[in-house]
Amino acid sequence: MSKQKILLVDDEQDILDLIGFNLEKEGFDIQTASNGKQALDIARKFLPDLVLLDVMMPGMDGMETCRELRDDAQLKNVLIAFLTARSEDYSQIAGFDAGADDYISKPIKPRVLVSRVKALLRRNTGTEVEIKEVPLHGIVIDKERYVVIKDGIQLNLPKKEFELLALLTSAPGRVFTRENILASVWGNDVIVGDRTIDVHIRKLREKLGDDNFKTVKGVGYKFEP
Amino acid sequence: MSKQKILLVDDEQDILDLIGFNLEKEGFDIQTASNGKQALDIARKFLPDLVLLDVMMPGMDGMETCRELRDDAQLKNVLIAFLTARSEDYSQIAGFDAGADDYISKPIKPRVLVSRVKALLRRNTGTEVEIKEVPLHGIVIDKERYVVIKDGIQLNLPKKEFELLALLTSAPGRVFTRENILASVWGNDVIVGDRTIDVHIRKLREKLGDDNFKTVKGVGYKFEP
DNA sequence: AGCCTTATTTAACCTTGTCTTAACCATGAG
DNA sequence: CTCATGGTTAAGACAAGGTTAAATAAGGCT
Repeated sequence: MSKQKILLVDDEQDILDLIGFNLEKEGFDIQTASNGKQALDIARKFLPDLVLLDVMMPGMDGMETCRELRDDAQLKNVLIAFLTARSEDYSQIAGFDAGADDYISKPIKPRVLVSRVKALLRRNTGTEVEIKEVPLHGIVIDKERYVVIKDGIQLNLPKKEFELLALLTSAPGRVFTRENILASVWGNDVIVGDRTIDVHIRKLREKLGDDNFKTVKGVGYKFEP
Repeated sequence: MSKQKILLVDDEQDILDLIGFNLEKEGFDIQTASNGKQALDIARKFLPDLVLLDVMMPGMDGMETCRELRDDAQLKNVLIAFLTARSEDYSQIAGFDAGADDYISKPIKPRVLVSRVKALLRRNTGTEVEIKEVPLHGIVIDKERYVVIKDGIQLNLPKKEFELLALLTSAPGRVFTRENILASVWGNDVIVGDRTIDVHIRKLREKLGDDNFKTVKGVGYKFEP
């Protein structure tokens, strides 16, 4: 992975230097801006992974800047963390929904900041691990959320259907025997009737398209786009 | 806050006993594992705040275990400290970045260990998001004040409700199993009846809006704006 | 201690969606 | 044609949660 990019926005040069120095030392790619306007300009070119944004700034303040960032299609999903002075009363922030991902309070302790930043970035890149996309088929299986997305539409499948689907798609094209399926979805010591699997397959066909599930007579089923 | 959870991993029972005893005395919630495999299993349920990991173990060694822990979405941000024999040559560890947060060398002196552990956890919880805004939802969770702000209105939730909420919102969208929830909010060795979690969920729904808490039958619950 | 309040858990019962079954139909290989 | 293998459907059983209210625990206060 190339270096992760962080945009630092604060009106005080000292803070920019301090934080910038510490984050650069940790191997991040840093750009700085000293006001909201400039931040937007730079962000649009730099496309940072994370924006650290001072709440209190002359001119366009942090919250306004945040809102504008969120309005930019390219920057919609950027991580944003606010820097807040502890003394600031946060009732205004509380009522305000700008979609910040974290708050870090001043005075800033470099070590703390660095670990918060790392945690944020780690959390973000890590999410994708559990999401499984079936090649070429607009079907996304997200085990973490227990949700299936087909052509952009979110489906909530019941547990058995979800697990059956997850199994079949885990190796598209490969045939799973009834035995395989029972052992894996139902568990080895559960006894169910002959037609149970068929019925579940039917539900999946109904919800995700007939053609994706092929029967191999006498053997089992496979998922095949 | 409920007791902080530490998972202790070492193949020598003596060490587990010694360290376990000392940390328990200090009020931590301890679980132990004697190999890497077992450590992963327990960690996934227990969701510890800190893992103390022996580097040298038969089978899966500490570094491998660490890497696997970091690969688990739920455990990405767990603190990990290695226990190393002084005599062990560090070069392999040094060159290897498995994302450990600290190294503690054997022979272990209980007093030293305890203070290192406390320092680590302090850094992290001090570090931990004190104010957390749930993206797009006007819900602010302030762990420091133990207060939740919804649409600018301050709510005082009782402890269990607060912690349950904090857990669910810590990863919006993610499904937490009942097991996860029990381990994390109640602690691993507390036994409560089947309906306890439901009742707490109900309270949260009552106070924060039905729609934010989704049930995934047979699996668990998730917070989803 | 005794009394009050608030949290938390339990228990009993209700509701709902999920899962399984059973009976019957369709198809294709031999 | 006939048997074997699946497909289809709807009904009912069942499991998982939801909902209450009441029991118990945990504190605060006098």
